[in-house]
Amino acid sequence: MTGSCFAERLARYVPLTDSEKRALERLENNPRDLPRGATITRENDNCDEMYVLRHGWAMSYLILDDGSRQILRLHFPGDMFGTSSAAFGEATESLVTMSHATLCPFDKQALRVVFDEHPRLAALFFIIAQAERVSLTDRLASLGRTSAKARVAALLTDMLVRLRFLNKDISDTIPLKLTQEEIGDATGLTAVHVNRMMRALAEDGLVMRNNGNLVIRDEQGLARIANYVNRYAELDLGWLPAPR
Amino acid sequence: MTGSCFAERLARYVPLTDSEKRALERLENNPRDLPRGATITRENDNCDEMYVLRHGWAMSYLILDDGSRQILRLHFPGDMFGTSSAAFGEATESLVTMSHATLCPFDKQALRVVFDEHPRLAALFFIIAQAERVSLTDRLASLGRTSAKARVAALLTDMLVRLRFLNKDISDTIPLKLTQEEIGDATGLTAVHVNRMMRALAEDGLVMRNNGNLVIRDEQGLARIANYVNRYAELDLGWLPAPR
DNA sequence: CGACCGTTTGAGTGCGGTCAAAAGAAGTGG
DNA sequence: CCACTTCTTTTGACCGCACTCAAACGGTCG
Repeated sequence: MTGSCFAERLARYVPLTDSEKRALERLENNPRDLPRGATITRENDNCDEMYVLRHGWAMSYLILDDGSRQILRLHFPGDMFGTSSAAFGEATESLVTMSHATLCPFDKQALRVVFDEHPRLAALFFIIAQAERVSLTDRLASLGRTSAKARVAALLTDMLVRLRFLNKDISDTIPLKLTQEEIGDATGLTAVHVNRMMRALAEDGLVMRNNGNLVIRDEQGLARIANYVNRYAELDLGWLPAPR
Repeated sequence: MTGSCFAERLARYVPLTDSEKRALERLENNPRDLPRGATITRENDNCDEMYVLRHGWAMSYLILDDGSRQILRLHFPGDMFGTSSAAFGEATESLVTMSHATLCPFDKQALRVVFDEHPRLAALFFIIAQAERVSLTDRLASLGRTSAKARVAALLTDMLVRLRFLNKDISDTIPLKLTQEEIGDATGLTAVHVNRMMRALAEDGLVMRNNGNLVIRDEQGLARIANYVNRYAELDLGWLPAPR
């Protein structure tokens, strides 16, 4: 037990040294409990913090001038988020919990220590940033070039793949904590149309609803119509610096 | 003269030490000249390289199963691109030149040296990655939640802002090296509809075509209808480690 | 029990796509 | 330099996917 959710995540890629573990634990020595729907940061607020999510779900989003919302990413346990604070003094996105959640804020000074003293962790942070960038480019293609049905399918597939990565016990059933309105805001659709697409996916035998849970009945099929590429499979860590 | 296009870019944020300059120059000691339209990398090809663009324009894109294309980002001189190689062994996107171009490939081993010996540069790389991530989230909101006209306006505004950042002489006129088909592939529209939107923007007095160049006649107005947020203005570098 | 929120369904509309054709621009080779 | 091909832009007519508006239904919480 490392006591650090984030260290556990990273340890799945490379065995960490004690010194590295201690450095990561320092990012999580200030956990905070929040109820569902709590605002963590609002866009444009001054913000020097980033977060590691220990329990629960969160999401980041943008509100446009006309009041519409674009959900940027869902955050699950072990995720580091709010990382744009590393580059900007003001939050570039709003962060909110989607369930009761425990999160660990840490400030940029803590990040400085990691970069200064732990080059291998720094490289891992960079790798994670690149993986998230790729995830965003995949979603860009999804919104820009695929149908409503495909976009919903892509969101659901991505949730399944990511949640299963965190919990190997998950096979085909995931909690669907999102309202259809939120699915719409993530996929660039209206809630009404999301409802129709969910029904269509169910009629195609791809998914099934089961009191609050979503059952993916045909993962291959869902991934296929979603144009989904599973990139979580493996990262290339061959170039990492020696640990300290 | 540092001899490194990328070092010049970074030096605009922080004065670099000689040692840092030398490390960056090593990333560019293998320049390659390519004609317009040359493929640099194809999606799914094995790839251990990243690139610094010294002259010319390039772009990255994805091709979907149905053959449609999503352009992910335009790359201008001084940009580092193809960075997803840092995380993956296979290219996650295709890269192609949009003009005669000089680019400098470097491999992951070179990146390892930077992370190992130059924590401040590593932190800068991380900051740049975050800034690009934010740029992608802005585009996600653009594709997901704004009209065709707004998307085209956002692309044009972003090009103006980025090109002016590279060349202070640019005020309102930029070369438009993109075909309308390419603008469509970047914004998730068809070439035909891009044509209509360009005409609409011209009729609104926002832009003007001038033998291959685009004149932005009302930058404020264009940015407003685009829902454009200029985030290039300033990065927060307060937390950077000490240089080496 | 009512108030509220989310889901579901229907009817009608419109934005952006599709198809088609012509005109213009830019290479390419003789 | 011209003839030819190919690419790009432009315009028109029509279509359909996803949006809008509206109403009913169901679950949940005070």
